[in-house]
Amino acid sequence: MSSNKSESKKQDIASPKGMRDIIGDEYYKFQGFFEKAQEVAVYYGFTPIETPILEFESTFTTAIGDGTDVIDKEMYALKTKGGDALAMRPEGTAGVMRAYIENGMTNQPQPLLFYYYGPMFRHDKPQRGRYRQFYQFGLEAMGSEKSIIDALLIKATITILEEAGAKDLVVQINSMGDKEDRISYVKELTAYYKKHANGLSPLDQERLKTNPLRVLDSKDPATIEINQGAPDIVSHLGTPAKKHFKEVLECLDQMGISYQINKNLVRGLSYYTRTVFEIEEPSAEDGTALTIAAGGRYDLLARQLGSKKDVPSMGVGIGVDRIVETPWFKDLAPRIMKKPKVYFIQVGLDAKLKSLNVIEILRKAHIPVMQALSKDSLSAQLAVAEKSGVPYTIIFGQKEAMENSVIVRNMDTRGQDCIPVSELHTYLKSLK
RNA sequence: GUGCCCAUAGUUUAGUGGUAAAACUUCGGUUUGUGGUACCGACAUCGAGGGUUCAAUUCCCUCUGGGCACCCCA
Repeated sequence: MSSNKSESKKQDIASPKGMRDIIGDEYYKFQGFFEKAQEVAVYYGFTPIETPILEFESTFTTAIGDGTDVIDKEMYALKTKGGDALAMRPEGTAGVMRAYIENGMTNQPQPLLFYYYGPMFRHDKPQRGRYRQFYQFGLEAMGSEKSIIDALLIKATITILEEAGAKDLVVQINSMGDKEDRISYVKELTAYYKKHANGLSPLDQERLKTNPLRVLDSKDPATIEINQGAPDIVSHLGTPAKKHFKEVLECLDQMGISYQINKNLVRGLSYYTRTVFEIEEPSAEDGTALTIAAGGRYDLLARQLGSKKDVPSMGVGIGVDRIVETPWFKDLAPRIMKKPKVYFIQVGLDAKLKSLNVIEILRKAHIPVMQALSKDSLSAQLAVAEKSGVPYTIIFGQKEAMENSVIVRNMDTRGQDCIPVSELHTYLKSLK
C-alpha cells in the first residue's frame, strides 16, 4: 500500500482480490444448486454437517501436508488476539474429519455420510473459475473401507452434476495404493526420472525433489514423452489395494458410469490413498476444461489428525462457482424464490399508511408481492409494475382504504375488479 | 508467485496534451387515481499514487483490480 499521504484519505471501495459479491440471480443460482445437491445427497443417505470456517492451522498442515502448494503458498493463516494460530479452511475434508474425531463419532454405526456446503479460501492468483473465496459442495463417507462406498460417492457426485445440467461426464480415475505401495512406487519412479533427468525441465526437476508424483501430470511435452515409459502405479499396487481398485471399477461398470483410468492422475493433497478421481467440465473447448469435482479416499487421515482408530474414508469436493458459470448449467431456482405475481400500488397518504397492513395480510396468505411504497404517483408505480412484468397489480387508494377493499388489475387486459380485503386471498388464489 | 494484455458514468462504448461525448439504466419533473410513448432535468475529481509538461483523462513509472497462459487447483 502506498497511501503515504494522509491517513484520512478516502479508501478505495473494493472487495479484496479474488473475492466478489454474489447478488440477485447469481445468488439464486448458487442457492438453487445447493438445494438440488442437498436433495440428491439426502437420497443417497448423506446428512448435513457444518464446520467452522476457521480451524487451527495445524489441522490443515497435518491433514493436507507440507510440501503441497495449498499449504505452503495458499493458506490464509492468522493469529488471534489470544495468540491462537488459526487458518481459513482451504478445503472441507480436514474440518469434517476433525469434527468426526472430536465428537467421538467412531461410536456410531459406520460409515457416517456427510454433506456440507460453504466457502473455502485459497490465496491463489485469480483466473477463470478460480477465486480466493470459492464455494464447495462436499460429500464425505467416513468409517468404511469398502469399495462400494467409493462407488456410491462417485455415483452421488455424478448425479448431482447431471441434475445441474451436465451431460457426457467422464470420470478420470486412478489408485494411489496403500502407504507401502506408494512408498515403493515413489522410489522406483524417482529412480526412473533420475535416469532421464536431462530431459526434464527445470520446473520438473524441482518437482522431482519436492513431490515426484507431480511430475506425472506435468504439461511439459518433453516430460510427457518421458512419462510414456514411466512405471505406473497400478501395477505396483499391493493385493488389497489392487482388489479394492478392481471392485470400484466393477461397480462403476455395473452402474454404467463411463470412466478413464488415468495413471498420471495424482492429486495435490497428500492425504489420499487408493482411489482418486476427477471430473472435468464437459463440452469445454479443448484444453480449457476445468475440474469441477474431485476427490478420493483418505484412509490414513484420521490417525494423522490424532484419532486412535483408523477411519477409512472417501470424499469429494464439487466446485460450485465453476458449475454455475458453465453454459450447460440449468438455472435451478431455489425453493424460497417465488416470483411475485402481484405488484402492490398505493395512492394517497391514508392508503400508504395502511399499506403495510395489507402486505402483511398477503404475506400470511403466502402471496409474495412487489411494491414501491416510496413512490407517490400512480403512474410512476404502474410504470415500474409494467417493467417488472407481473401479471397483476393491486391498487389501494383513498377510497379503497376507507372501504377496506382493493382494486385488482389484470395487466394484460387492463380489466379491474374491486375486491374486499377479506376476500382478497381467495380471489388471488382463484386467478392462479 | 512468473509472463502477456486491459482499466473512461450503474452498464456498454466514443474521444482528446488544454479537466470529457453517446446510448441504456437509475432518480426527479411535466402528471399523488390509472402504465409501456414523448419531453425536461440530475448523476464521471476519466481505477489509485507519483513523474514529465505552462497544462495530463491522454505520455512515462509504480500500485491496485480484471482477463489469459504457466504454477496450482474446485
